[in-house]
Amino acid sequence: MSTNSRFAVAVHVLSLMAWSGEEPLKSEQVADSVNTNPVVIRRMLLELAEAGLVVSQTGSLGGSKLANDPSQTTLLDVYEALECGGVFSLHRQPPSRDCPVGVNIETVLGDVLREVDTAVEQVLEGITINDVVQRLRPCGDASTVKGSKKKHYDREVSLPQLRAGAKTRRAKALRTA
Amino acid sequence: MSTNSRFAVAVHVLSLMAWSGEEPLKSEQVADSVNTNPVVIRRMLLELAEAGLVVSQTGSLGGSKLANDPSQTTLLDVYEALECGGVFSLHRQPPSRDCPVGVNIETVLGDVLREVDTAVEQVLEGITINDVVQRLRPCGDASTVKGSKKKHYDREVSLPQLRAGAKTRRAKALRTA
DNA sequence: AAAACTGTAACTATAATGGTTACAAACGGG
DNA sequence: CCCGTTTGTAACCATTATAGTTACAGTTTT
Repeated sequence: MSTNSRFAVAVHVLSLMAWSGEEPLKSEQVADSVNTNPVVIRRMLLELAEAGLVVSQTGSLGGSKLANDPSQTTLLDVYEALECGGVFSLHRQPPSRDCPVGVNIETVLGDVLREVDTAVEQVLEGITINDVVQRLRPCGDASTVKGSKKKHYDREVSLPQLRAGAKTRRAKALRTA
Repeated sequence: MSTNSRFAVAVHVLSLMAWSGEEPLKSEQVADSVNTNPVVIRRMLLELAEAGLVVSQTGSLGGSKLANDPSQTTLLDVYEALECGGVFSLHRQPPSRDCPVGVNIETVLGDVLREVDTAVEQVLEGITINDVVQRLRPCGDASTVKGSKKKHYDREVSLPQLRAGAKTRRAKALRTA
């Protein structure tokens, strides 16, 4: 089906930011971790910012970080931010109106697709970014990371007025902004 | 995401055959109902035949019909026949091995994606082709169909040795073949 | 002013899907 | 046995989603 890795990348990006805490990450740092191009990351960050999940900052000390507490952001929020529009789609071209099946199949299928989407959303709603990060830890802690050369992810940086995304649909416990 | 209407079309096709009963349908008839090209239908029928859901017949009285009782074929069977390979995908390019998040995110995401897929499959497994056809009926019965001009869908046709698909993964109650 | 970022446009590349034409092979009926 | 019909299948082209790349204007810190 949808060879859709956008969801996976988005969760990766947000998990990375949760890991790094208040430290704003540059698109190039994120791109290095995801193994892609910084512009691809910036495009995705734009979507996540519109949904109110991250805040970004231009300028020489700029970067992006989570807008909310990672324990308050669910994978459903991420899914909705990407506007995937459901697991399956109906016919592109409407079926024949002259066929007893064709004339009603879209209605019936619509019900089925909604059932599927609801099931997916219920699973995603039960998992937070914090959950993902927790499941990450057992394999290597922030303080004992190979290759990270003592980058102080939790270093204090007072980055003035990070701008939150416009929409902020679900105003969930904004702790930072 | 995947603007994937293949699943919708496949369910449409199988519902049409369930509606028509033992009458084999030509790819052109099916294409008319779906509002697409006969070759597109034949390509999909090939996939459905490989999964053992339909049987086809070449030659002048040829066509395709259901291989099994429609009350025994679930939408999960259809989903698997199309080999969609899951709702979401992992990263195309593997993430950085030098990043504490990147090195483990695929494992964690794999678990999440499996949870999602399982939820989808449980919904699909609970719905049969017969259920879809039943939900279709309230809006017009086979005997009172406009434009069908008394086509006897349930007419007796002794079509010799329709060939079933090769794989037939789930050998569910073959009533016809 | 200079350097370092993001935001964003403009291309190109790749892959999945769908539409179309064409034709060989299979099959039933005269 | 030949003829017409239909599937099986290959070979194209079109469209769309995703992704990768380059380039540059705007913003912010030093």
